[in-house]
Amino acid sequence: MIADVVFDIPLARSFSYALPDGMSVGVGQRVSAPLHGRARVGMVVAVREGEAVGLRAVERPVEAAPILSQAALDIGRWAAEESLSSLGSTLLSLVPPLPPARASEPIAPAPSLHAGPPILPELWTGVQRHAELVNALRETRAALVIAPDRDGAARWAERLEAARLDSGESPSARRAAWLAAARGRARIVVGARSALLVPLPPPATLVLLDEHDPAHKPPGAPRIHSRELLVRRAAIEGSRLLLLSATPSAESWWRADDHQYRRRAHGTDPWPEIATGDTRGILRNHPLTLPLTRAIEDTARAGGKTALIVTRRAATLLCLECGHVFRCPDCGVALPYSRKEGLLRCPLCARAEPLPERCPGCGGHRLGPLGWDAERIEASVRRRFPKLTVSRTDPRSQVLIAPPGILRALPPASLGAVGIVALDSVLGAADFRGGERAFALLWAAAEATGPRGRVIAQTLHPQHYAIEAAQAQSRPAFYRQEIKLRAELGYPPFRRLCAVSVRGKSEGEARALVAECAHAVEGVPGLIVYPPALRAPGAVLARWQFVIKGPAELPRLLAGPLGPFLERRRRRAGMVEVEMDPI
DNA sequence: AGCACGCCGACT
DNA sequence: GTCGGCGTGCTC
Repeated sequence: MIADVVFDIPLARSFSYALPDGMSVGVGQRVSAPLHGRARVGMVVAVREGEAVGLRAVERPVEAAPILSQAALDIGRWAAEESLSSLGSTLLSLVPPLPPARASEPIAPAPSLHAGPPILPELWTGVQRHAELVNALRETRAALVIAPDRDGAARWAERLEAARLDSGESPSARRAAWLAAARGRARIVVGARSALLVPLPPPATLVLLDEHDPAHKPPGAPRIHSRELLVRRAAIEGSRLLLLSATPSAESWWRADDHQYRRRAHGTDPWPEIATGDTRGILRNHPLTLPLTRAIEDTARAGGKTALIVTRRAATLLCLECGHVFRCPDCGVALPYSRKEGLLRCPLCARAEPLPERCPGCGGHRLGPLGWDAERIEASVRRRFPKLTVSRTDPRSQVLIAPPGILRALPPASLGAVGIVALDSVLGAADFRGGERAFALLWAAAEATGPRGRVIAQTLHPQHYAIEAAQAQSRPAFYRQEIKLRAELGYPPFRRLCAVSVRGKSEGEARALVAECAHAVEGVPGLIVYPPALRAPGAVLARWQFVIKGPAELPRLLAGPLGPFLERRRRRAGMVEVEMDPI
């Protein structure tokens, strides 16, 4: 017998080994086998009859039974193709930690392939969505809940009294939870991305929490959005899939419009007032506008807490007189600017312009970034409110300065006020998701304050459609506008993007290699290949990048031309990285 | 002649 | 990704 094994290496192909007499391994089982003269752990993807002439032998199985089903392997193969990654690196990032050597674990029954009739995924919004989820999971026989991060997994494991599969748990506990789920002994398991393929007895319910969260597609393997993998898994297994989000991604909202998902709104949230604070000419000297200052005072007087939400440093160029944002005329994205480089450079196309002296809108010449980080804000707030307790870490303080994630971690309606210090740093982010992120942040702030609280968004764009839709508590108003813009500019869900970046020891080397990559895809019909641009100028490692826009079958179109560059990264003193559907 | 380094192919 | 072969070129 011959076993075909894939390893965590950037090679598409599998390696064939002889199975010694008496050794029985199955598809979806990890084995140790010699590669390059050394024993390495890989995953069996096929077992077949055949003369094992000239093949080396599998050394040993590293676990007693398969941990992935044939269906899971098929999903892994699909995910690898979708993301232009190797099957081995994809699969081996979607399995539990290795057992300690010579451990004798109870043998889990080999998970089997189950197929039921396909059910439409459900997109759950509304303030009661979490309570409804707890209800729905009471009935279910087997459920997998995927959180965007470890903190979320920890909160939900506690709330659902479920076992954890994510890296916040010890390796042995993760393995135990995996095996228990496979044997139908753990009714509900909670994890992050590494748990996406855990076997479950049918009929299973799959849940994705905070569907819109970019943490569902972090850098690194598996290079696929958790949502896309679960949609695929649910379709193959016939599982019910619940996508939860107060503010879904525009992609998912559009799919619901398109009847690919079923939309369910669980409750209408009682809504707070969402006010704006005009930062024109203010943020240079103070981080807080008058409305936000008043909200802190009033809230403290009433015995409540205020959270000041700090997003990352603003890195786009704004006119401080009229609020004009410098955007690329071709791509529509706000332009990040580097004082050091002295240029406005579009991250998508290569368009670069010198820093303008004046605002083309109002002729004003007070241009600059808005950069208030958490430390500066804390110091400034302490000066302004010496009698209040102010902290970046202690949730009991009267003024809490924290990143947006804090809104999820606090109980709903637990805050008297939420101030978003610089909504423009979200709106003007150098990608096409600025509107979506701003809307999500405003909505999360409104949910965290509850109907009697106040949300103050500091911005130069009080009339932005994301703000007006949040004020009106209208998801349809936001998505109508957002989806229209995506269609006009050719962004997801209407077109797909792929980012190719090359890091090299010198700028010249990286440039030459990135040009080769771009040249390789230029002949493919139906694609827009943007010219390569230098990212992170002046960094130790030069990084050139270009973006490809294309149709739904983009990964299939790119596999041929880009394949050779992916298999031979370190050659030519450059590392080629390909990111499908970058977030 | 002897050795260090880096490029490049190969890995079952 | 990682290893080792082997060519180049430097040093003793």
